[in-house]
Amino acid sequence: MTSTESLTISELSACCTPIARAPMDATSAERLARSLKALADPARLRLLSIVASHEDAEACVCDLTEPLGLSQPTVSHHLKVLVDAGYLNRDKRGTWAYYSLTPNALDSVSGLLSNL
Amino acid sequence: MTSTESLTISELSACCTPIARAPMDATSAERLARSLKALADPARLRLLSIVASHEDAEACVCDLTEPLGLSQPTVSHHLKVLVDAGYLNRDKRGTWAYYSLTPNALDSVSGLLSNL
DNA sequence: GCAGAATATCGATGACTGTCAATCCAACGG
DNA sequence: CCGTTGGATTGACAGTCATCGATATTCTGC
Repeated sequence: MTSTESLTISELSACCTPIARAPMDATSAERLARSLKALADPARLRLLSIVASHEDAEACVCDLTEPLGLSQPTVSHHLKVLVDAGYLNRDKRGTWAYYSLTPNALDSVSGLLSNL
Repeated sequence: MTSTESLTISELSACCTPIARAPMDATSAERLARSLKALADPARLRLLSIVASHEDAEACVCDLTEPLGLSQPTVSHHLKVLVDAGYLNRDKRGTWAYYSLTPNALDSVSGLLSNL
């Protein structure tokens, strides 16, 4: 029956406690890790915070470059990462690009963390 | 009074919306980013999940190496990162090392995310 | 159309990170 | 004591990332 390794498991519980519920599978872990990696940078956290602290949760790049003390290409790069990860929306109106928070994006990832 | 740049701010609101509340400062962003970086890895997320899914939220290394498909030194490295970040506690009893979840550690970081 | 301004993209570079093989350090059993 | 076993540490290597200067793109006002 090609069962070459069926019975060796019963003796492995020497040092370990039993499992209560199923742990996270590999692909879910990969997805969540990608979402978290997009957040795990001080510049990007401050970008999100600055956008969130605007009255209508919207801000343009010119408003974001100076308070971070980073160059404009770097800020643009971080904004792209946040948009690709689904945390920000980009809306180009005329010459300026306005970034706004995606509703519930942060809440959903923090919810995933709470019940790991 | 060395105020060489005091009044040029009033004309900057050409493209930008006003600020409602103060954004996150640089040091808080740095701290939160470090906490998130410790989580932003699929192997580490699965480690936390496996520990959490044990009945008493405790597991030893021998129980963690195999389901991840990673070498023992790599698992040990990830566990150290999680301990240093405050998510896990290490308790060496005899030959084995038992890892347990730090209470409220995940909840506190997810709370910080929710009200950015 | 053209000059200028606001952003995005590209290329390069230095720093950091995940992984493993090899080794080391305890603790236990005989 | 000594071999064995669980686990941590070290060193090396490949891949990723944050950052910037330079350049490209796109829109506006004239």
